[in-house]
Amino acid sequence: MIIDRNSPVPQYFQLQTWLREQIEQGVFKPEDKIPTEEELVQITGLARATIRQAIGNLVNMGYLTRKRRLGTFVTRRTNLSNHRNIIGVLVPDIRSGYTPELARGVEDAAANNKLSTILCNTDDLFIKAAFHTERLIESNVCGVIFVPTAASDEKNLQIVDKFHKRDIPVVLADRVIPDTDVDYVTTDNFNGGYQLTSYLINKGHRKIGITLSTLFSTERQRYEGYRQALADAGITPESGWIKLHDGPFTEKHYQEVSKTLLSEDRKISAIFAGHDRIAYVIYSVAQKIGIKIPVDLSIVGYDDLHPTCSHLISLTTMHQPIYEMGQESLKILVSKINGDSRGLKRLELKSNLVERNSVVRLKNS
Amino acid sequence: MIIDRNSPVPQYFQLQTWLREQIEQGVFKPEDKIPTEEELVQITGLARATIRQAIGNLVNMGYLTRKRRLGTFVTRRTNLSNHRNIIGVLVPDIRSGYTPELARGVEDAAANNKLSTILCNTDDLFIKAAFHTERLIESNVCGVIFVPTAASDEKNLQIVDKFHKRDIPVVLADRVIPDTDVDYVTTDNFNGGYQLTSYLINKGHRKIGITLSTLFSTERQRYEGYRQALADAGITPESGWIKLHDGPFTEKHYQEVSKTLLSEDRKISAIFAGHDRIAYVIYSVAQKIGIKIPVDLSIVGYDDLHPTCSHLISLTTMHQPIYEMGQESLKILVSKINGDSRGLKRLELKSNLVERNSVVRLKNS
DNA sequence: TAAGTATAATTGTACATACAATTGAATCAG
DNA sequence: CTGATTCAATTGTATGTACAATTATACTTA
Repeated sequence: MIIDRNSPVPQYFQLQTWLREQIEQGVFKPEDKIPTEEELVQITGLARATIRQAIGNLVNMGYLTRKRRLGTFVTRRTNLSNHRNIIGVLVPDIRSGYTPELARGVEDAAANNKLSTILCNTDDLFIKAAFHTERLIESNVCGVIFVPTAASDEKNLQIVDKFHKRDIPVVLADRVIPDTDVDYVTTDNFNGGYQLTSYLINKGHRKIGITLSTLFSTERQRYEGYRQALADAGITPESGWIKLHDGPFTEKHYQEVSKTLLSEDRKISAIFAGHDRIAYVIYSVAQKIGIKIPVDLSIVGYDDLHPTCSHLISLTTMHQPIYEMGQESLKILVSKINGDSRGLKRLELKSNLVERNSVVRLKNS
Repeated sequence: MIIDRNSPVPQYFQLQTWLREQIEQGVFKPEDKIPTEEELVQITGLARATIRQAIGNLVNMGYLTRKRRLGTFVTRRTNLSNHRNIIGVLVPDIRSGYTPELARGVEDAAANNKLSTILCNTDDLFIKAAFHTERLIESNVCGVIFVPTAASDEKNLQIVDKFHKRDIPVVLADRVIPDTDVDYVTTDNFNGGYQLTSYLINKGHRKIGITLSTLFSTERQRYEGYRQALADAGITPESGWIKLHDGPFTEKHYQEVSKTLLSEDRKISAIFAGHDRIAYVIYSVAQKIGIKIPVDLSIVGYDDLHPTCSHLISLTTMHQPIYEMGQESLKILVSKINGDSRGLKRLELKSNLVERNSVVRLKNS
């Protein structure tokens, strides 16, 4: 019997489900005529209105087509092009830093899952992220990968909530929003900062400068790692070594910082740059001033941007698995899109130090 | 009276039309509650089943949302995303060369036109381009910006035709497909090659090497410019100076080329690299061998990739307005989407030589 | 043969009725 | 004040009936 009248599931829905299964299993093939409404009344014992309700839904869903006088037929292609297959990717700026690598990781994994990616640049601004958020929702994306902006955690959470209200899952990439239950994929920035600093200490450096932005969870964690490593080595950092700021990355800012760090009677022998692009600026300023790296000054970066780091300036840096980060973010997103909601999905990938030629060993200082 | 019972148009449809008009004219605003089914029975005199049919259709069409016990409400956005507002962007690899800059130019201009961009990486392979083409068509994009692949013109044209068959306009960016009527935005590569070569000649260089790939229209044109400049200066290039190949860019290949060019008893005093990334490879190989740039060897590139060129290795190169190229491509695409088909739309942007510190003046050789 | 016409099958429209399920809000109990 | 319970409004499900509209097919007529 097709219909169970004692079941709590509506009878029209039982019929609808049964019909859909027949179609999907090929019992009713494309172009086939299904039983007439009157016949289905005979078969199921339901009223014709109920039959019509079931069929009407399937017509709306694209499974069936009604033809007056002729009957109801299985639609040729089960073309449900409204089936959502686009995700949004909100990144700071596709031109800079690790973003291209991240975007490519996401895109490759997305293509494997038959998803397309809409790319949006936030320039680390809340307002742009909010703008793109509206557009992505309008475009009916089925999921979002979001690199939080330079705005407050609260603001970034607003963005996430806008998607969540529409039942659009979100995965954060690289940066996280602390003390919330938003899923993310990031790397072990604290360990990375710790390792890089320890590396410099092992090379005999004790006066180690650092400069980065406090706006981003990643850089803050690297800074924490730096402090811990110094503390564990019994070194108390002087305030002059540390140049934090609460703005986004600009070349101009770090040029100023570099001049200060490199001029102040050169108290420091090494600099930990918050990320590679900062290191580049320091590098170029040092070049202009005539400070030679690594002979006169040691420097380490963070990211390992290709090909500049590896081929041109030979920077010792912390390699982040950015491409993998993109891929893993997407995998988690897909599992959420598919309704797998078993607890939080968070991932912290391992970075590894790449030793090149920007750090010199100091003689026992 | 809302319903005309003598009209041949079904009464549920009259009600449906009336409700839709109220919504579209803002009488019922988003989030508003419309009259309950019972109230509509009173208002219209129709049976509740008929009311439900009208409402049910509007729910299916996205205008209304039913909430049990609460009533029926106007959907937040009357947008069913059938209005196509997504374009596709087919680029070689978002990670490399000028691609990020191009993508950003497209994206910014697209956002201004309320369009979203789906990004696809072809890796310069026809097969990947074809794969993404199918997906973009499925995603119902309303236009495409396409950087032709390393495949033959014929193959690239196949890609374009696939879109054109679906009435999806295409604009080529950077590279062109010669002898066809596909619109494009590119730069004056011939002039650029001519200028760069002339620049080297003016600096006293006569034995000028060149290496690039012949797969791409841009690089071929630069090569033509190079030959013309040499010819105009009365210089006949020797075969040993010229290292063309018909494969895509790989570091490995150009490392080999560099070794050859830099070893062969150093016949040449300057190298014209087909683009900046090639210049980087030559740079790094030269560094390893101990050849100093520009003292021992002059080198020019093409693209002016930021920030490496400008800050780190100080490469004299041809600056291409890549960002603008992205923007202009999109503008043309938009005009085509809007049905403006007044003739061909082609644009050749001007490049300009950026003189830095990778070329030395030779004493009268 | 060609054009018009009747027929019957099937979906389309319309109405009246009844009870179920859900849930915001009011009420009550502790 | 908090938590449980009840109430009532509204949509959801289901049935039975009736007639309309459409149209492939067969039949009729000029």
